Amino acid sequence: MEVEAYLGEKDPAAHAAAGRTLRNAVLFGPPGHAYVYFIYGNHYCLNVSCELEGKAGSVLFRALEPMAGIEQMARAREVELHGPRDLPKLTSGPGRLAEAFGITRDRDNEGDLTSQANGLWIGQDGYITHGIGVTRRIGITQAAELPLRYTLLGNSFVSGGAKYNRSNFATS
DNA sequence: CCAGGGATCCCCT
DNA sequence: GGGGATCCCTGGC
Repeated sequence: MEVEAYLGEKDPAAHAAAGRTLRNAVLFGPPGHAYVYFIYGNHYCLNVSCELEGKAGSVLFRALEPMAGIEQMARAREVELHGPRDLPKLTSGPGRLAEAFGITRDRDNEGDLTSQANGLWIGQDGYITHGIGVTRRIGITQAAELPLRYTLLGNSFVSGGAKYNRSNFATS
């Protein structure tokens, strides 16, 4: 499991950095809603808005561990599973996990992730963490050095490769 | 194992 | 008109 925080209008790496636009309007709305954007002509990425109405902080889902629906995810990703070693190909990376879940902007942007009535939602599964690692953010050029990328220690479902995960960790 | 480049398109300037 | 919160494949060591 891996997420990154984006801090809103004062964060030069955030989509909200230039203020409210048509694309990023969800970020400025109430918390708990899906902000889905399309990137590099190929991929969708999922955020959840985190601040009260008017503030644009959010969290980007960068990786997670598939616990159910693995066959459906493999089909959506067009990945052949030959063993547990292949599971990270399903959901390790923001574009990958969005594809595995069938997340698109048309379907999921603005959706209320706090409601099970929504097709996509976030819930508690009782997982007990063994600590949280913190590193710089990945894949951006502005303010990448900020310690805003969080991973579950001991969980191999992360993106970024060894160089982002072997050092620079703090625990909490 | 790592670095580099191409694909591909929406949104904002 | 250009850049981008990515992925995948190739080639070199």
